[in-house]
Formats: sequence, structure tokens, C-alpha cells
Amino acid sequence: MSRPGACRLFLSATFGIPSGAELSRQLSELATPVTVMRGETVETDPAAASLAFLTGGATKLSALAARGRHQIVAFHFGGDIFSIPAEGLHRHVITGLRDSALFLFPARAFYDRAAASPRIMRTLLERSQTALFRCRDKAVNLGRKTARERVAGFLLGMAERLDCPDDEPGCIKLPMSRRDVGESLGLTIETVSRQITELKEAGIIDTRGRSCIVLHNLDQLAAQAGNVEPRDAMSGLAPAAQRVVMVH
Amino acid sequence: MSRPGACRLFLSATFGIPSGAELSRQLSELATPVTVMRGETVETDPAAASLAFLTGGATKLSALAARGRHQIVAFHFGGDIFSIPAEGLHRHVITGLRDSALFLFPARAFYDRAAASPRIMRTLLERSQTALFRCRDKAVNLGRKTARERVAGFLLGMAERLDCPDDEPGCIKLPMSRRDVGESLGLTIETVSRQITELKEAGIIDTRGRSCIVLHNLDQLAAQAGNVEPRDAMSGLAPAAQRVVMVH
DNA sequence: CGCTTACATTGATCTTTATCAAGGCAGGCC
DNA sequence: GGCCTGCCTTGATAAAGATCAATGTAAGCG
Repeated sequence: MSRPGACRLFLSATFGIPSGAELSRQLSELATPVTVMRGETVETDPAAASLAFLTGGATKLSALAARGRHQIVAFHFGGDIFSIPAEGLHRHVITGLRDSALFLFPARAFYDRAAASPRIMRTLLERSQTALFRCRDKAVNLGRKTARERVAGFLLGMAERLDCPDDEPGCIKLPMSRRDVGESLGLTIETVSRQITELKEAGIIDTRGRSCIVLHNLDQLAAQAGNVEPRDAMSGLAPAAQRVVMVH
Repeated sequence: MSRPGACRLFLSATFGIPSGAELSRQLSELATPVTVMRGETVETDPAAASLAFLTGGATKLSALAARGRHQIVAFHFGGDIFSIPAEGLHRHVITGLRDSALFLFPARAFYDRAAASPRIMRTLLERSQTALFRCRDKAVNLGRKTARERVAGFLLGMAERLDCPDDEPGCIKLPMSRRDVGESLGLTIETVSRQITELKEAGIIDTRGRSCIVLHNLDQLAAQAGNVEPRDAMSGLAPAAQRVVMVH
């Protein structure tokens, strides 16, 4: 199939617009198809935000700070739509965890044309909000959690997004290296490794080879993640909300 | 002026829809007006995401983790639109830094009705992206920056969003306490205080009373913030992008 | 105007995680 | 199948920031 054809198919599957529609043609005109091989890094136009549609594979989006420091800001898998910030405080680059294929769009132009379709705008808005909520959880993890909590939370999050391929229940195959996990969690590779070892010694997880992790007990793992406790347990605890405003 | 009238005026000013329009009426029907006094905390419906329009004042949005830990996820000032996540991994609450007024909407219903207006959807999408980009910068700060860098970056960011009221150039009046700064930066109040003292001793900033800070030298402050270095300096440095894909 | 109180600063010590340095092991390749 | 390379694990030490404790000070109020 031709590249533009593939793009229109993806647009159709994601937004539900017929791939023969004029809008589909207009949008696919803006697409730059890119393949990113495993380990290969790609940078988009630094002057303007880009929109990326990942059709297949897995990628990481990282931000670069001074002194060569990297912070992975998000992982993406096939079907994901995500935006890449224009040059702000940090440069952002995309790197393939596996061989991946994506379409890149200039965000502004895409929005200009997509504005005609409430359905597309709605989808984009919802995906953007999901990314924002994920990023806020990440901020809590990075700002307030211990190494143990971060690693446990990471494994739980990946278990949700990745499906365990074989018959073994609770087994996930991490597509990223320990280094990537560390760069996502604001930890060093050594600290990640030590935490995994300790979780293994506690019988909560197990490892199969280098990249497979078996989650024996999701409840115990969640208890290690340090997320907020159930509502009623909070009542007398923190100086939380003095008032609950029910919207709707 | 009546409350619904105020809401429609705000909708008009923000989205450019005439305040007499039917859509304006429909949207303002969904609004719950709330005033949050300084220090008062409000929680929205935990079952669904909310949309907040801050008409005046200043608020913080914080996430709660286990063991009473708080992470401030964003500060908001008059005119800001922001969304409050539904119950996910962490509870989110709004607290007034000053006496503040806002309108709360059930996000889903708001989007359903706003979908009719490309202009509103476009604005919402853009604000959401801005929030996301800010949050990503925050993630880099929390995950990869030293205390010094975080504090310097915070002051720069606030200098951009706050206007210095009096004639003194570079003077900003922080509406939040040291505790809030710490909870935003993932640091303790003591560490924040020490960093401010050191920046003061270096002659880069000065303090006027408890809440006013004079930024003498923005360049020096930016140098302390550890953001990404200028493009050309990077060329031989990090294993950054091997390929630059120019979109558009 | 002085008292009061909450907030901010400063100092001493401790904990966590980073850093530095060796090994060990899995998986790819000849 | 054995070698080889790169990734992972483990150990020892160091540094950054947290914690604990005390003092200082700005701003609000009687």
C-alpha cells in the first residue's frame, strides 16, 4: 500500500472519518512518514510543535537538560498519538525501542484543518488530557516517591499498557532497557536494578531472562507503589480537602 | 451582576463567542461557581474529570500521595483554564493562595456541548497542550535537576507569569509560601530556603521582606537553571538526535 | 507600638540515592 | 557451541538533600 494510503487508513481507524473523505486527503497531505529503527533517534522541527501518530512499534520521548542529562517523558506504543513540544526549556527527541513507524505532522496546520471535524478535535483533546494526567502522575512520582515506590508503580503502569503475550499470567516483556527505566523514573540504572532485586527477594515479582518480569502479586505491588490510600482512610489523616464541591 | 452573567462574560472573553449566544447559555448552565478563600482547599467530584475556569485570584493544584505527601502539580492565576483529573493514582485538590473565584464544569458534558464550536475546541486543545508542555518541563526538573537548578528555574518561570507590580525592575511578589515552593519543586522548605540564601549571597537575587524577590540578573539565573544549552553547543556533546526530521 | 504567631532561616546529623568500580550473565554471532 | 560484547547485578564509598532542632524575623492585631 502507498504511504499516503496507510496514513489515511490510520486516520480513519483513529478518528472514524472515512478514508475517502476530502478531510482525510487534506490531513494526509501534511504527513511526513518516518521509520525509526531500534536505538535510532529522531528530532523534529525545533521551531514548532509536532504531532506524531505511531502506527507500529514502540518509542520513547525524552527531554534533554544541561550536562547531558536525559529524562524520558513518555513511552508510546502502536496506535498512540502524541505531541512533541517546540523548543522550550528542553529539547525533545524520539527514539525507537523497537523498529517503529510513525507519521509526523506540523501541529498547527493539522489543527487548522482538523478544526472542521468536531470528532477529531474531541479525540485530540481527550488524548491530550490523558497525556497530561499521566504526566502529572509522573510528576508526583518524580517529586515525592522513593525509589521503591517508583519502580513498583512503573511495573504496574506497564502491566496495564502492555499485554502479556504468552500463557504465563502476569508476565510482561519490557521493551526498554534498565537504562530507559531509570531515565523515565529519575533514577540511575543501579538503583533500578537493586529495587528489582529486592522486589524479587520479597517474592512479589520474578524475572525471566533480561526483559521479562512476572508480577506474582499485583496487590502487594500496588501496596509498594505509595499511591494515595483509599478515601476513607484519609478522612482524619492529611489536611486534605475541607470542602468537596460536586460538579454535576 | 448575576453569577451566570459573570460566567457568560468569561466565556466570551476567553473563547470569543458572543455572550448572548445560545451556546454560551448552554455552557454557563453547566457552571458551578465556587469561591476559594486563601488557604481553603476544595475537592471536585472524584468520579469524573472537571474543568476549571479561574476568573480571579491564584490557586495551586496538588496531588496527594501516601503518607501525607503533597506534590503541587501546577499554579494557576486569573484567566487560566485547567482540568482536574478524575480519581486515578492520586487525588487532586485545589487550594487558594489568595481569595479566588472560579467556575467548575463537568469536563465531559462541557466538551459535548463545546464540540459545536471549533473555536472553543481549538482553544481548549491549545491550553491543554500548554499545560502538558509545562508538566513535561516539571518532570525534567523533578527527575533530573539539582535543588539549585530547580529553584532558579522556578523563579524564572514565575517572573514570566507574574508581572512586577511596582517600579522596581525584576521584582516579583510570590503569592505562595516557601512550603508551596518546596511542594512544587519536590524539595523541603529548608532546602528551598538555603538555595535562596545562596543565590542571594551570589548577588543574583535579593529578597524584600518575606514574599518579594528581586531578580538582578536574569542571564545568570538562567545559567543556574540547567536547561538545555544552545543548539550548537550540543553538536558534539550528547548522543542526541542522529537525524533531524523537519516537519513542514 | 509592642506582642504574638506563623513563617523563614540557619545549623547539625542522618538517610537515600548517586557515583565509582568490579564481576556475572544473557543473547548474538561466527 | 564457544566466544564476545553489552547489559545487568552487586559492592564500596561519596554527595545531595531530608530530617531534627533551635533561632530569627516579618506581618497582623490588640
